[in-house]
Order: sequence, then structure tokens, then C-alpha cells
Amino acid sequence: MKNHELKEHLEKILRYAGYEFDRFNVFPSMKKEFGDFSTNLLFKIKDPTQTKTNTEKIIYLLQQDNWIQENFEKIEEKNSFINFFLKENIIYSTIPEILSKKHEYGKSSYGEKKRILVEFVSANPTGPLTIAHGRQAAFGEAISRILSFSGYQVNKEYYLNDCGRQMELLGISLKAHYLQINGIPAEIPEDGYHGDYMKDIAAKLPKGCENKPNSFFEDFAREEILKTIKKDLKNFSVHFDSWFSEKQLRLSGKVEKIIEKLRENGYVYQAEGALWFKSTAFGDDKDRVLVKQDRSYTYLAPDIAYHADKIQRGYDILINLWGPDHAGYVPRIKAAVAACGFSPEKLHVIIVQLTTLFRGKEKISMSTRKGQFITLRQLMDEVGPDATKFFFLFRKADSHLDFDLDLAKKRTEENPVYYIQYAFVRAIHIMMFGKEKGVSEEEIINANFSLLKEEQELEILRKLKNFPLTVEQSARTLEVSKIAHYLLELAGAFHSYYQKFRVIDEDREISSARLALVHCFYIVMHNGLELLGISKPESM
RNA sequence: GCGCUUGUAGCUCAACAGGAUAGAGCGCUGGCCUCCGGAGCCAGAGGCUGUGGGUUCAACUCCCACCAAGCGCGCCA
Repeated sequence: MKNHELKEHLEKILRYAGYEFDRFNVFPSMKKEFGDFSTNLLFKIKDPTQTKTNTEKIIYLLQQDNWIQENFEKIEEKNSFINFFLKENIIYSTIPEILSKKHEYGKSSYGEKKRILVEFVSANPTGPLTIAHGRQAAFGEAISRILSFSGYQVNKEYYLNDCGRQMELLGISLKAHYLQINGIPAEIPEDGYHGDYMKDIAAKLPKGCENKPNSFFEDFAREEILKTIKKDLKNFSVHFDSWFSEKQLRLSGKVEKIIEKLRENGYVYQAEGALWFKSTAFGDDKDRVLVKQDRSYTYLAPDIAYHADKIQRGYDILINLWGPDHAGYVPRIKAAVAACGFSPEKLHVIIVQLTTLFRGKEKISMSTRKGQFITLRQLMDEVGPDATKFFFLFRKADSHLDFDLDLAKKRTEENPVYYIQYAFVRAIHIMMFGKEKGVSEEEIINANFSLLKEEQELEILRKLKNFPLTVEQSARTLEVSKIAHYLLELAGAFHSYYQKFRVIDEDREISSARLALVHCFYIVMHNGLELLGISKPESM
């Protein structure tokens, strides 16, 4: 049973009895003495008298309901909350549910098959992915998996800014590097790309490219860097369904078309030799230039076309993950979506805050251009992909993250991710041990679950029951960290249980029931780790 | 100066649409290995939720002001 199921019933009962009420909550009880579910509905009943008799009347009303009687053994009022205590057989029904749904447990139709496009990373192919990209990558991949699990149709897309000034500069920089390593004097532009990776790329070029045009070097650099980016993403278990090229977009004529559309809608005007978008009509601070005096586009123009294109491709919801340096950009792109005649509500921009790296107390400052930065690659090599991912996902997206490299390295063994994975491994070993002892799957499925009466067992059961709710909350709020915290708690409950009780013992019946619980734990852990994109080791 | 984000235990973070006594991990102190893997468990210490007001039966959560940190405020991307 889920809490909104109970909530709907409560609403029905109250409405039928003629009560008026504000929106109330039904939530899993925070303590076992408060039962399985609690609600604050007594606070929300519109009753000017607020009498004790009224409370008693409502409790009585609920107690008389058939459905309530079927599912709950007790309802009580405490501190003006109403607590619901599930019947035993309902509590234990979670086990066969998990065992039969397996990797589908937690899946829902919450998203009603709506189509979502999640756009993230979208780093310029001018250098390796940084840790900022890494956090976005981890987040984008995980939120996509969660949304997909929650009944949305999700597509993950990388928007490739493969043209414009920065790409030109990249070509010029590579050429200079190339000339230098071939003993020809050349200067790398000050605002060009100076990183060591540029030297590596230059070294890959064949002899005799001295006289090739800048565009040749630009293409070569882009392809090489893209290769690296794709490889890093793959090693980080991040996968994109589509790569959308800005260059192709420009060639398609869609930019001109969208500007034409804006013109038709009356939101562009000519001034000071440039073409402006009237974004203030939709709440932006000032109007924005679309076409510069030199007739070239600003970044905004193709970006508007890109967003319009996404919506025209039939997506109901667009989710963009951006860095905080783009936060100020949100109002104008929302304005653009609105000006094109679409609902700006369709666009959700999640700002993924920066990660500040420390080595001990020392802050590591970074700059892409100077080639002075810690890459995602380095972080994965130093800390490991799973630990890196977990650090990123454990924190809410809009919170700043301080990441101490020394600490993460030094305490690798005590990192929460290992705590979680260790619990998972333990479950696998117990299951294997059970097999060795000849406990069949049959016995496990048909075990007498009501033998699980220990406090720790019920605690694990309660948590397992809440997994679907946690997933749904995560999908609703677009917060991945909830899953990470849930898994940590669940792992804790399991470790604690393991320490105190033997799963496989002389008593065959209890062993089977406990093995069923371990199986359920294993399944939920598996599903949770899968959602986060963290590996599921069988041994450590 | 203006805007956005953040501020919770020594450190890294929770607190599920405003709900009951603010919780975990690390670190610290003290215990636990005849037994399914001790990368674990148990117990303890540790808090004026940045500060000051306000709204509410109820505020970490909402509103206002202030303080601190980060990021923006280009015809850059």
C-alpha cells in the first residue's frame, strides 16, 4: 500500500461525511510507535469550534470504514495526528510483492508516459570534461533513469556547441601547438587553449600539415576531443541517446526560421545596428541581441532554435542541466520559449552547483583556458568512478559541494558508497550460503513471513516498503540525492540486522523466511544502485 | 550596487508539499571477532538550524531585513 492510496480513501470518507478540509498529508510514520502511516488531517479540517468531540467523531468515522478495517488493525489519535497501524498480513505482503516484481519493484506509471528530453553536460568540445561536467553527467544520467523508472519516456541529449568563436580559437591554438612541436616558431593566442592535452593532440597529426587551413586543425581537434569526452562518459557509465550538433542546426536554416517566427509574433526589433529579442515582454531584465552588428548570431539565437526544435520534436517536458554560470540565462530562454508560442512551464532548468575541490585545506582553482584544472578522468582515476559518482549524487543539485580529494582518497574504505556496496555483497553471500545449505527458491517464496518478528526485521521491511515512494518523490522533485540517502539508511538497517541475527540457522522455517527478507533487500538495493548508475559488485 | 543559489553537530550531508523529541556517515571516547565476509556492529559525547523580526495550532522549511560564501549582471559561449 502506498500513502496516496490511503490519502485518497481518507478524502473520500471525509467528503462523503460532508467535511470541508484543506490539503493534508499522509506520510510513513517517523517512529514505530506512531504506526505505519500518519496524517495531519485533523489540523486541516475546517471546523471553527475545534472540539474534542469532533476529533472523536472523525476517528470513529474512519474506524467504521470497510476498507480501513480490511487494511488496518488499529487507528489512534496522538498529539492531534492520526496514526494507522497496518495489519500483519499487509505488512508481510511486501515480501511476495518484491519477490515477484523483482527488478520492476519501485517502477510506477507516475509519469503517465509523458515524453521528456533531458539535456546535460553539453560541454564545448574544446577540452576534457571537468569535474563540473562530471557532476552534471552523474546527475543527468541518474535523474533520467529515475524518470524512466517512474513511467516517463526519457531521451538523453548532448547539445554540441561545435561552431563559433571558441571552436575557431581551438583550431588556431592547435595549429600553433603543432608548429611549435615541429620547431616552427608560433604563438598560442593568449585567450586560446594552452593545456597539455593540446600538445598530445598536436602530436597525433601527421607530418606536413604546416600549410593546412585553420579549419583543418579545428576539425581535427574537435574529433579528438570528442573521442575523449565519449570515452570518459562511457567509463563514468553515462550514456546519451542523441548528440545534437549546433553546426547542423545552423545549416538546417532553423535559426532563420525561428527568428522569422519571433518577428511574426512581434518580439524582435532592429536597433543600434543589431537585431533584438524583446525578452522583457516575458519578464527578463533587458532585451537581448539575436544578430550582432557584424551580422553573426549571438549564442542565444541558435539556442532558441534548439529549444523550439526540442518542443517540436514532441517532448512534453524539457529538462536542462546547467552550471550556475548560466543561471542568469534562464529568464531569457524561458522568455524565448514563450515568445515562440509554447508554454514556458515545459522547460525545467536544474542548476547544478559547482564542486570546489580541495587538497586538504588548499582550494584548487581551475581555469579551462589555462589548462589548469582537474578533469573528470583524473578524479575517476584517483577516487574511483563509483565513489566519485556517489559524492556528486549524495548532495542536492543546487547545493555547493566541497570535495576534499585527500579525504576522499584517504578514507576510501570508509566511504559511504563502500558501506552500501558492502551490504549488497553481504546479501549476495548469504543467499549463496543458503543455496549451499540446500534451501530452495520454492521454500523461500513459500516461507512463513510472519516469523519475521524481530524489531530489525520489521525495520528493514518498513524501509523496503517505502522504496517505491522514495523513487516517486525523487522523480517529482527531480532530486537524486533522496535515493542515495535511502540506500544508505537501508544498508545501515541491514548491517545492524546481520550483526545481531543469523539468517541461516538450524530452524529451517525461520531460515527460509529470513532468506526471503535478504532476497528482498538484495532486489531493492540492486534497483536503487541501478537508478544511481553505481556498480553492483558481487564481491569486494 | 542588483539578481540567483547556499548557510543545520568539529567535517560532509539529511529532514519526504509547514508537522510529533532536528537525523545519518566520517572524526572523537569506550566496548564487540568459536558462528552466513569486522570494508561491520553496539554504547557515549557533540545543536540557540548564520543573525534579528514576522505569519501559524505548529517554522530548518513560508515572508521581511541583515551577515557570510559561491555564481551571474557582454552585440562571450
